[in-house]
Amino acid sequence: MNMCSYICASIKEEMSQLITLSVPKEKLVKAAAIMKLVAHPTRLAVVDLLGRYDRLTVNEIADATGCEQSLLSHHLTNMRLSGLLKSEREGVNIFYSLKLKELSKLLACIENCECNL
Amino acid sequence: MNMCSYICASIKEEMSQLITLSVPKEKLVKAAAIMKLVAHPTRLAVVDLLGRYDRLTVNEIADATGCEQSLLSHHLTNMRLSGLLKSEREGVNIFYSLKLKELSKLLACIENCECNL
DNA sequence: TGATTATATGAATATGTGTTCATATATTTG
DNA sequence: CAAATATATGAACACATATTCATATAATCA
Repeated sequence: MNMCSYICASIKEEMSQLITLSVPKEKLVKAAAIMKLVAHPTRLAVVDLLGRYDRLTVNEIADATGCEQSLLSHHLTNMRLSGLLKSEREGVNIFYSLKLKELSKLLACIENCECNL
Repeated sequence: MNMCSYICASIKEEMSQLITLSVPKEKLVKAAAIMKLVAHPTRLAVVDLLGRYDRLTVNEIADATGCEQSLLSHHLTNMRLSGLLKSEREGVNIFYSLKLKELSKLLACIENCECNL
């Protein structure tokens, strides 16, 4: 390695150091995980509904989304276990609601972005 | 089915008709597809970088993200083929950039939501 | 032209996800 | 208590996705 290539490498290294993420990696991991959870038509629908109706029973969500009960239940269970939703029993019904209210903002945002696709 | 159950069913039906999606289903499908594409730490990083640096070579992105070249190339190719990115060769380098500028807004939005997690 | 650098591609594999189906549980009501 | 309703659960399967590795291509330069 001669002097020139040494200097060039050095410059290159400095240059590339300028290009950095604006967000720590762990945050990207977290964000990606949340997006992944929501990145499904039925689950987006759930977020949409619960963002507007505060709380709904499984049946109501099933009706509104047209999703079969068992499948919907799986979706809801996943979303609950990963902290997106919470549920409370009331008699024979179980009401679901958003644990992270911000999620509906996310939907609105995507809505927005998506217009310009 | 007696009169009462008929009336009840009817009321129930009317009630449940009030609960509807605010967005047509196809739109949810589209939105979910976009989110799915971005819902990965490396790909979020790519969106972040290209939102701020306008255009970058594969190597620059690889350095900044710490992602191995072949794997990154796969990610970039996917994102390009699905319309999120575009690429242009310039000599030995290939520059990638956001085709959907709105994507970086999406990232900001998630950032926001994510704070309150 | 041959070496080097930047990038892409394809096969193989591991792992994850969505869906279905059958069945279980909990609550209410007659 | 038996029946009906609302919801959950678990196994099985199909399918998609992420990753790795080896190799290909394309451009540049000596």
